[in-house]
Amino acid sequence: MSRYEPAQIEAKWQQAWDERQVFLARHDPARPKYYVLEMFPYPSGRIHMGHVRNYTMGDVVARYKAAQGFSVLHPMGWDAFGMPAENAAMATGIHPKDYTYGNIAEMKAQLRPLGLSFDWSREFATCDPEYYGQQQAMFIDMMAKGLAYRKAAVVNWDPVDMTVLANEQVIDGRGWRSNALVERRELTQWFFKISDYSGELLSALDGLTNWPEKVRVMQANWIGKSRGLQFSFTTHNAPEGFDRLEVYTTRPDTLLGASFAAISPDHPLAKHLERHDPAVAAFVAECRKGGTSAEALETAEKLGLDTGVRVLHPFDNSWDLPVYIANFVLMDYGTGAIFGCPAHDQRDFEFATKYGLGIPSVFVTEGTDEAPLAEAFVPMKSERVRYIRGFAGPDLQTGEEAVAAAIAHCESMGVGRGVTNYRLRDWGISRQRYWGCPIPVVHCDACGVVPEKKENLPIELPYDVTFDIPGNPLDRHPTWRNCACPACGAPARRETDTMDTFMDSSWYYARFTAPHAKTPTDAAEAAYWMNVDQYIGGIEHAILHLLYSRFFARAMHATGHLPAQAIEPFNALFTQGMVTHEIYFTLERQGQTIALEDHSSELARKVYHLPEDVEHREGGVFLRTTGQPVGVIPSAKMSKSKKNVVDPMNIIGAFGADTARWFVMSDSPPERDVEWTASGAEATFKHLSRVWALCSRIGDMPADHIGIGDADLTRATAKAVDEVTRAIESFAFNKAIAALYGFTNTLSRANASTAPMKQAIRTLAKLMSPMTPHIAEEVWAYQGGAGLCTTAPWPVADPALLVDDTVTLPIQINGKRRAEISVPVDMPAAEIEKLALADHDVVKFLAGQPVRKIIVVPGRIINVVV
RNA sequence: GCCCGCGUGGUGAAAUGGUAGACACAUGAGACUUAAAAUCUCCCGAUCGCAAGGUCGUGCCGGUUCAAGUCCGGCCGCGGGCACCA
Repeated sequence: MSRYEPAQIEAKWQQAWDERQVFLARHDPARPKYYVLEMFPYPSGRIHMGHVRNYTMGDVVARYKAAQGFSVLHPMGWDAFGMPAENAAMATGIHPKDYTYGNIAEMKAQLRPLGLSFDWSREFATCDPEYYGQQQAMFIDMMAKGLAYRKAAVVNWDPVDMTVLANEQVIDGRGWRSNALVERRELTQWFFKISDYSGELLSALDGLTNWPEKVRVMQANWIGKSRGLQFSFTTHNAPEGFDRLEVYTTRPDTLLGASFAAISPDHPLAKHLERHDPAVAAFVAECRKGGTSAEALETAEKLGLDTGVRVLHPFDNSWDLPVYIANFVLMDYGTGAIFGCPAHDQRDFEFATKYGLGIPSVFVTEGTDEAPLAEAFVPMKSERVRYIRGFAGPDLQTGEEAVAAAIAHCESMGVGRGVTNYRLRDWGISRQRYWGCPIPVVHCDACGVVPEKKENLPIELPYDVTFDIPGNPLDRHPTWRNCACPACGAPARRETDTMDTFMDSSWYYARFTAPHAKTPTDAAEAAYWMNVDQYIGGIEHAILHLLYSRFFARAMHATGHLPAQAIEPFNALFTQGMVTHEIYFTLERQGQTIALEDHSSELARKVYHLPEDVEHREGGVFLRTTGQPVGVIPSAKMSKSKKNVVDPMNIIGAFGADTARWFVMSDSPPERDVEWTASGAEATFKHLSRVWALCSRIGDMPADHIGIGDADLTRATAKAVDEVTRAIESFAFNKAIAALYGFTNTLSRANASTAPMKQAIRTLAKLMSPMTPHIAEEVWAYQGGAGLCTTAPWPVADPALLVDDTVTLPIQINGKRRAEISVPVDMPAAEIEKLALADHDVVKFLAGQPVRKIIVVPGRIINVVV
């Protein structure tokens, strides 16, 4: 062993692992299984530091669990459908398929040198017909169960690209790519009935105790359960067939503050009026302009139109309210109609103010006649109390109590019933896109919408398509649409919409258990491998991907593709932080460089610089070329435009994979962001070099070494095993690494004999191996370890060695540390007490004061109270 | 607006209610060297002191406790999620 040369040893050991197929997942009923999965990547073509961190975390867990004796499944694949491939086709003319598979090959070539313990034999891409064909089969099964259905819905329509956009793809009311003003358009689309599972998806969150609380809260908010009253108004002056108006409210306790009723522009009554009244038609059209995105809604002014219809207050037939069409009422929540209570609702207040409607209050602050806006649940006095006596008296403390009482009261009066509503809407999956999984249905003039026969699957995407004009290439393909009706055999047309790519990632974890099965899953394999024991990925998937997957696992169970055990597919979830980097910039104004202090001057513009173009020296950061000072933005997300991206391939080239892996796991807790620094990377490399040097110098200790001897070395080793094991178990990789630093320092100072030293270094190698598997193998082999370090069992610490013979106890006087004593670990408390009070420093501090109390916590601390 | 989470040295961070700052980065000092690099050693919260040592210190104010970074209440600041959801 000479110098630490990662390039050589890393390639060597990767080859050794491959040849022995040590990462092949084996279905072995005799052993417990462990399924660790990192969220699979979109094949952009380049890996980034986020991938390195994500996959290293999974790799640490996988290697650790394998060493613990588990049969480990650690697969990798590609989330390969999606818009970037089509955008690339439009921009460069490369076919999405060639683009995607080319990127996969490139990314795989970049992942390989990291030495990750993936079972590549299970690899697949979601754009493989073998994969999406099974997805089509499940779609057909879901149709049969009523879990997939068609309905008309209002969507964001990009008139330039001629496709539906997701809300996230609408920015300031414009398409994110085309920049065209997005329209609200009603289209018939495919939906999954995720709303059937709202209650269960919510309540089952309680069982996900190994998920981050944050994610569970976000999902709970997204599902959005509310309890309220649904009742119908009797209408007056309404068109035929509309003699009742059904509304939903979560605040039935404020019914007496009613001032108006309002319906959505998409409400059946609005649609009816639209056909007969040009003013209504114009107003409704106005409302439909502008997208359904959050931004569009936020800036939208409250608009309303009086329909002339009136409704009677349910508590008082002599009291009637106007009915408005209002742009802020959503058709797909509740009943699409509300009662307006301006005194107790901000929106209703704005609306009532704008249209000059009354603002009657239910609650009046004691001692005044004023009713503060939205100040509910205060003791009330009002002549209208007669209506609500019995359900909102002063004894009600909380809003929930008042609502529950109000519902009960209304029900007893025969006014409506208590209803639980969810915010979660059905999942619209139709996309007018080429690069996605074709929806396997056929439109027949005679039979209507008919599912494709399963023996005809996969319905493959045609290769001969063009991207020179906007819209869906499948729509204008000359022949692909043409087919025979699966029901009657007559000429028919294929559906040209493809599925939302979130569907591809909603079941891939299940497919990994039997990636080449002729059905979506294999019952025996799924029974053995499911669930995923540890899932690792970014917080950005906290809602959509994870919620869709939870729904889809249930749908797969309902259609016989997953066992009941797997309806919550991820036993434990870990959301890792980002890898960040400083941003370096100078300032320019009108092309001229200006001083950093002038940042407030008008038209000052930041010019960003690459990390390699700046140098850190005393006094700050400076540009290498001109020496001028550079501004620094600390710890920012890596982004090409800010020029603060670090390419993992450059790091691996300069320092090796082990350095990259060790660095991204060290310092910061895994759930937090970690800042990449050049000095940190170098320091990591130096540390690994020290381990290397330590290893090669055994038996060659300097004579004057004053470090620990054999017995202490054994204890130190046991403690390192204990610390590292517990840290990895609790996902505290930064602490595992801190313990390994400490152990390495101890070893480098040890003055032990050769055999125990070699044993200790082999243990060090094994403890390091989940993080830095290559150098671990090399050290292991050099120190005479049997077989591969990777397949060696995880060491177990002898509990007896974890306890020292003597222990140093701090002595506090009135809570302040004043002295310490060293005592045998098993000394009785009474004796410790005696020793402590006799201690020279204690005597000095007490200065004769009487001791009122003394607390001895064995092995911990002594506190003397005077 | 509603719902979460977080505030500890120059920096990243440790700390079952029990010695705050482990481990590391940066800075500084020193050794080796003709020199530099590499390597090694030491210091490294603030403050008073020659020193021994003292005092203060985990965003702020209060509380519980023999003992609080940790638990409770109230503020302040930062970050994240959701949002015409009736």
